[in-house]
Amino acid sequence: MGITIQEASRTSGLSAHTLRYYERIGLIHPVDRSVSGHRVYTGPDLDWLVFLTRLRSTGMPIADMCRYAELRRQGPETSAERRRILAAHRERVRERIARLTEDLGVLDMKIEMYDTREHT
Amino acid sequence: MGITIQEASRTSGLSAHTLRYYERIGLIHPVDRSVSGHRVYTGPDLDWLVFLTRLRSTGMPIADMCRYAELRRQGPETSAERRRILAAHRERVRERIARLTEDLGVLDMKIEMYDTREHT
DNA sequence: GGTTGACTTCGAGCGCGCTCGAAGGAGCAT
DNA sequence: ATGCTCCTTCGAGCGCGCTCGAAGTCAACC
Repeated sequence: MGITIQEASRTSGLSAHTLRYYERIGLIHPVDRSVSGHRVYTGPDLDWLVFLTRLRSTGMPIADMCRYAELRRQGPETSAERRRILAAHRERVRERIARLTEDLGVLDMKIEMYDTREHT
Repeated sequence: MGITIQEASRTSGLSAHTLRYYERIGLIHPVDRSVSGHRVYTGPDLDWLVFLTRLRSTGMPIADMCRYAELRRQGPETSAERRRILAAHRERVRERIARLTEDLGVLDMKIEMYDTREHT
């Protein structure tokens, strides 16, 4: 019941070093330990890691993720605040996508110019 | 004919420090100087800066931009290679957008869970 | 002539997010 | 018992992309 840090690393895509780092900075709560002091990751731990990597890959700063993690530990009465954080982040992601899409268009044009030999 | 570094900074959105840094690392060719040794930016310089900021905002590493800049300085015979670089970068931008869009969907779902109080 | 202010070069420093290595402990195989 | 492997903590280091500050030059204005 529960997996080692190496297995958690494989399934989450984060290095063991990074998993310990995340725990150290409070991004994940102190993970259970085996009798020998080794970390034991459970299903909910992995779910949380997956969600964290989503937030990271969408560019949420570690500090914001820590804030969110802390609120989560404080219980259900912080859910409105957590929702607010996610909604604000969602807005930033939307803007990011819009910006990237626009830049992609420019890139397309530039490449087209190379194809028609009109480039500088 | 030509503008100062402060004006170039305003129009490009890059700080004067950053403009000098870009020149230092070869991202922009040595800019013309006035009699007193001050940088004088011209139209083509600004166009190039605008394009560079597009590449940056789409996440191209500085090193790749330097490579592209160097090829550009080498003349028209490098245009095939430059096209290749841009096309490869475009592909990465497309993947980035796809990934962000997917993550956005997950974010939407998560926020919806907060709204229906089914969240954990 | 003196002051102001924008410019110059150069090298050091910073913030972020890891990433790594040293030093040591526990469990298992031979 | 001797390795071997995987884990532990701790603190230092790194790569990227700037960012800043010191010290000096020069032009323009009062």
